[in-house]
Amino acid sequence: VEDAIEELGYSPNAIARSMARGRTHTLACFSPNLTDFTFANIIEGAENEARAQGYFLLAATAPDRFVFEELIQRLICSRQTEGLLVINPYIDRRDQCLPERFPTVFLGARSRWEGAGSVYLDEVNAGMSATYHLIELGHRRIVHLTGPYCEDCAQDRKTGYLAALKVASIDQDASLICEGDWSATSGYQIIRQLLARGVPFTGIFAQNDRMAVGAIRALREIGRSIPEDVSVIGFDDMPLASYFDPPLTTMRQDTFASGREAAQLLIQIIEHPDSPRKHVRLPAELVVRSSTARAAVVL
Amino acid sequence: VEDAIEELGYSPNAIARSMARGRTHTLACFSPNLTDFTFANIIEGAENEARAQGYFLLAATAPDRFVFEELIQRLICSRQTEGLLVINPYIDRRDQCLPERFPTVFLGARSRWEGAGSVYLDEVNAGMSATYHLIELGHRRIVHLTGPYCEDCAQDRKTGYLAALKVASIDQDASLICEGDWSATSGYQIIRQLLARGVPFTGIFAQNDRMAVGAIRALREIGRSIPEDVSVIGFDDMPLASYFDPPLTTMRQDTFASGREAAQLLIQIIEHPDSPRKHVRLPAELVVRSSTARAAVVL
DNA sequence: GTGAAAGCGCTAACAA
DNA sequence: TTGTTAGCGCTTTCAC
Repeated sequence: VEDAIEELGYSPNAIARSMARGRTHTLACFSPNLTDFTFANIIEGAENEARAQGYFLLAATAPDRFVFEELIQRLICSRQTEGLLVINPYIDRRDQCLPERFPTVFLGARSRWEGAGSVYLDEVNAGMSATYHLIELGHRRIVHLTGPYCEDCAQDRKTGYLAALKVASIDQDASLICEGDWSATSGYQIIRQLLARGVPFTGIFAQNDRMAVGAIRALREIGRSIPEDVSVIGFDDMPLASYFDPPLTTMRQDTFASGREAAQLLIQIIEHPDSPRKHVRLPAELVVRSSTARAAVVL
Repeated sequence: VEDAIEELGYSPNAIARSMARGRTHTLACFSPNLTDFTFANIIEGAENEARAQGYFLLAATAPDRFVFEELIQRLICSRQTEGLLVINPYIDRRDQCLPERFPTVFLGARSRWEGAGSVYLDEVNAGMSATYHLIELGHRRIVHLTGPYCEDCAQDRKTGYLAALKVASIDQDASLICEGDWSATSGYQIIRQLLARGVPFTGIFAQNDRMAVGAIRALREIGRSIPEDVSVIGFDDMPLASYFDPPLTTMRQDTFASGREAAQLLIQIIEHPDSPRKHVRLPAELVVRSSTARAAVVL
């Protein structure tokens, strides 16, 4: 018999097996896109963990709620997939399309719903650490470049920023807090406007590295030196963050690890549906490079 | 009846349907990793096209041939998947693990096998264009930083580099051709060594942007200016290439489009098994920014 | 046209 | 232990 298997190159049909057992061993991950390093790294981490445990990962881009809903319909309701990983579940209120009682884990935001587990960064503390780093260097007028307010992490990092100011008894100034869209261009344009309006500042805390890089360009264009005139701290520690000029000080987050963690949690929920939905909070780490330095003047 | 469907929230079971019809409408994509922008963008393009045509895309990382083979076994031989996209099929001879007569499309290299279609960049011409750009600016001693020789594109770009030199009647110098591993670090170290050994050159053509960025760092460290002392051209036009200092001159490739194209081809093969295996060659485009300039001296 | 039945390739529960 | 069979939820064919 064994011989015949070899001879004929027989391999069991996975679909028939899935049908008979009612298990597909397939996970899905819905992400706003697959190219942002943060997302790609989460997905890679999740895929590695999934495969190590005998599952496959189906990655799909859900740029908006409409696509998200269609994906749910085609993948989840048709029972093609046993569990779902959702990156950034609260943008465009896509979480409301989720079916009840389906194994789900959120990434990038703490789940507000008891049915889903979640893996997320300790955003508030990260925001505080970044801001505090600047404060300790003597900066008091610190621009805060945020992501879109519809994203939880943007709100939370801002909360951390405000908390750090408060601890240091620095009055917050609404004109220093600006909403970007994560792109380098948005960082560039916002800082250009601030400069044009003559708003004084010596530090910038950008909620991601791309906006930080854009900010640096705007500063350079009018002859400001980094970090001599203005200190800039980013967020993520994206690849090549250390190869920009100057090398970027930033808050590092281990997105690969969060992907693994999330997949592990999801599989746990699938295999033991009654197990509690865990909420894993991961720390960010300050990486000091050369884009931040002691303030030359105190504004 | 329709009402009942609504009432009970019925949705047909995709697995049972797959079983009955013998079609899973699922494609797989095996990539060395999911985080390199080039790969991620291909996958995103493929996923978009696939979904537009009613298929799903299962992305998996195959860092080595062993994992690749396991993936084939679990995904292809078990008929869970109807078609396969392979990024960089010729590294570690993984192409030899491929089953015969299974719908397959290669990405990143022209297929040498009649059974598979392929979508690839016109590497030789791209290599020529990059080199020629430097030659036109008056450079004659041009360092060539290649990717690992086991990858087709590294070989082909080098062929283009040599061809351009030949056209310009510049003797090739083996000491100027160095094999890197795509990382910024490798670019940095190679240029550092060249500089330490006193090898003269005024131009660098790096086969990707990351190595170009590493090279620039090494040059800067010993006080060389870019592009005044040395011109550097990269490859890929990765995100933020224009935000490095100086903004990178590079060869742009549209990897998203190649992903779409490949998925389209693959679906064509699945739905019409007798259709010819096409081989689509895409052009690269020179993007001139500020890391290249006219040579000050001719060596 | 509409409705019943066979079968997709396995697994699991049963009987021998 | 080993061999047989019912059944997973659809699609398709065939008879009505």
